[in-house]
Amino acid sequence: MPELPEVETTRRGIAPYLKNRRIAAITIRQRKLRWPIPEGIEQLLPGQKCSDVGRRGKYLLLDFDCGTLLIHLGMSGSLRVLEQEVPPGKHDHVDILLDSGSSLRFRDPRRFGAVLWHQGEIYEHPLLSRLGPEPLSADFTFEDFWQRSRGRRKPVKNFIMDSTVVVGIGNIYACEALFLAGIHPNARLDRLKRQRMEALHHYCMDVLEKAVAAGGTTLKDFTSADGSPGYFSQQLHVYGREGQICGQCGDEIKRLVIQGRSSFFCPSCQRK
DNA sequence: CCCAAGACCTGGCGGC
DNA sequence: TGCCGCCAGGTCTTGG
Repeated sequence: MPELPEVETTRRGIAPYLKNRRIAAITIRQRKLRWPIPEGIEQLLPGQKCSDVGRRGKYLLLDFDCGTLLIHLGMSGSLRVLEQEVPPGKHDHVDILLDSGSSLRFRDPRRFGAVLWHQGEIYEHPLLSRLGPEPLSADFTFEDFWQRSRGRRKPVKNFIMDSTVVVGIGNIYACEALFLAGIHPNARLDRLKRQRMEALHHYCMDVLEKAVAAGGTTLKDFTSADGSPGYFSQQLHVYGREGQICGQCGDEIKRLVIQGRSSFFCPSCQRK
């Protein structure tokens, strides 16, 4: 489900309910996620106050004085704030009850997500320490983006989805950024000239900014923390549109599998 | 170092 | 209805 805009939408949705609230209780119904939920957090966390809700790439970071709760939504995860009791469904693996009476519910049918606990400097966590720059920050410079692309032969699409290059871009926004930049997803990285890479760098930021502003993309089941959908799906040019007509040129949108992932593109607007 | 493939899971859909 | 294969928003791990 979630790429950076969906995770950021979730962060903004849950933060007001969590910030400066203490945890009253934690219920864990299924520990087996991408990695097991650490033993003991249901004893450790109650009584602790959440000082902030941050994000690094697609990871949500719930700050406490004694450590950080790190949450990844994987492919199918979501977080909802419940202001009254709602019976848990089959895939509602964790509930975090707050002293306000609201609770935060983690649902994840495919269980590729993660809920982890880290004490100490969170950015030293092995999952975060090697991440590339945040695309919507000044750290995401073209020079760095360009330098890192040199000497690599893989398809350009893999490069922008590589979290050591830039964080937060998944399959949807990779397809969209490439469309906007006029670059074929299978173009070899080392054959792209500087000017075209500049366009790509620009549209990576542009598409994510606009998607965050729209509250993310709802395809099947993504909803914000209050249950409302994201509206960016209305602005998708190619993702999920195989066989439809390109709004820019009238040609037919195609699908191609690159590294096991569906890649949607317009063969006329996007060149190698 | 780079890269491709495999791994982890469940559910929905179309076809027969 | 049932079964089968394919598809899905991620990314770590392994092996060449």
